[in-house]
Amino acid sequence: MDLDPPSDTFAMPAPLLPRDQVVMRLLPVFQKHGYDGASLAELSAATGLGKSSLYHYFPGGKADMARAVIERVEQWLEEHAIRPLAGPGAPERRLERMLKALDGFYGGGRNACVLGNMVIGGARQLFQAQLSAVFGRWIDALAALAVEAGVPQAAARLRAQDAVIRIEGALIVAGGLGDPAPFRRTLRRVPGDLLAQA
Amino acid sequence: MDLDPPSDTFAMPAPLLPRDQVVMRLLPVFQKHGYDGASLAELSAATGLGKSSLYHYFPGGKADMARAVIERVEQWLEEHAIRPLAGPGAPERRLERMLKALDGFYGGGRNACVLGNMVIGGARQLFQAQLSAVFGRWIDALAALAVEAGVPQAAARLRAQDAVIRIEGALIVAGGLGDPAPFRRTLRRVPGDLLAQA
DNA sequence: GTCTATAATAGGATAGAC
DNA sequence: GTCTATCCTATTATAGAC
Repeated sequence: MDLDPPSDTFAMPAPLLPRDQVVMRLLPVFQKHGYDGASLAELSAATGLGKSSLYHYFPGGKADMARAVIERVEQWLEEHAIRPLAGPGAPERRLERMLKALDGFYGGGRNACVLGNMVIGGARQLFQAQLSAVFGRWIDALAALAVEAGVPQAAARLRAQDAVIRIEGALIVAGGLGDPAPFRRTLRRVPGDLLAQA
Repeated sequence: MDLDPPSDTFAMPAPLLPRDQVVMRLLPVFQKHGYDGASLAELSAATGLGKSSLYHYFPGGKADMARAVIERVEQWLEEHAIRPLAGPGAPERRLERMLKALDGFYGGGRNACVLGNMVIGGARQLFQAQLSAVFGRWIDALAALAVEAGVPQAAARLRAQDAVIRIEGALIVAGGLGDPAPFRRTLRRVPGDLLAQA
C-alpha cells in the first residue's frame, strides 16, 4: 500500500506556465485595452490558455486578472524603480537607472501606462485603494531621493509628485499625438527638475 | 389642395433636445467610463432618450457618439481655452482665464479627461487623427502665447507641450490617488513655468 | 423624432470530461 | 491544469408602429 504517488502530483499536474508568466502575458492586454476593453477572448489568446484555465489561475475572473497585473506592475516598480532609488551610488545615477527602466517598460513612449488605464471606467472603483498605494509609494521614493540630494522636504514632495505627473501625462500626450517624442523628452528633464538645488 | 403643412413639419417633429444638448449629456458618460466602458444603456439613461432615438442622432452608433463628444470638447477648448489665449489683455490674464475654465471643466480635478480616456482601448484607432489634431492645436495656442510673452520659439513649444502633459498627468494622478489636490496645484504653477523669461 | 420590441452577437462565467 | 461545450446576461444594433 501507499504506492500511489503523492496525491498532489496526481491531481495537479504541473502547469504549462507558472502563474507569474501568465500574469506577464495578461499585462500587455490591459495595457493596450484598459480594463473594460480587455476581453476574456483576448486575454485567453494572449496567454495561450483557454478561458477555463484562466479561471483556474484567477477564480475571481477578469477583476482578479487585473488585480494580479497591477500587483505585478507594483512589484516591477518596486524592483526596477524604487529599489534602485534607495541603492548605492550618486542620486543622479540611481535616478538614471529608474528612468532607463521606465523607458524600456513603456516602449520609449509607444505603450500606455497600465496604472493610468485603471483609473477610468469600471476599474476605478475596483482598484482605487491599490492604485493610490502604488502611486503614493512611487512618489515617496522619489521624494526621499530628492531629500537625500539636498532638496528640502516640502519641496521634494512636490517635485516628486510633479515627476510622476509628468511621466503619466507624457504617456497620454504621446499616445494622443501618436508620437513618442514627448515621453522621451520628459524623461530626460526629470533629473534636473527633481534634484536641482533650488 | 396643398393644404397639408410642409412635409418636414409633419414628418419630422421638433426634437425634445437639440443635438448639442444631447452631446453634452453624453459627455460625462464617456468622461467617467471611457469609450469601451460606456454602454448604450447608460448613454440612453443619461440623455433620457431611448436607444433608437440615439441612433437617429448618431447613425454610426457609439463611435458616432464618441466622435461627437470629442468634437464638442474640441469646440469647448477652442472657445474657453484657445480663444481667450488669443484675445486682448496681458498674456498672464488670458492664461488665467483658460486655467479657470479648465478647473471648472474638470471639476477641480475630480473628473477625468475625455480626450485622455480616448487614447486607450478601442477608441485609440478610431479617433487617433482627431485626438492628435486637438492636442496639437491646444499646444500650438499655448506656444503662441508664450512667444508673445517673450519666450523664444523653440522653448515656447517645449513649454507648451509640457503644460498639456502636466494637466493630463495631473488628472491621472489625482484620479489614482483619489485626491484632486495635485491637479489644482498643477494648474497654479502653469503660468510661471510657461511664461517666465528664461 | 421617439418609442417598444426584438434581433444578433459578444461578453463573462461555469460544468464536467480528461 | 487544461480543454470543449454551454449558459446567461448585457451589449450593440435594427425593425416598425406612432
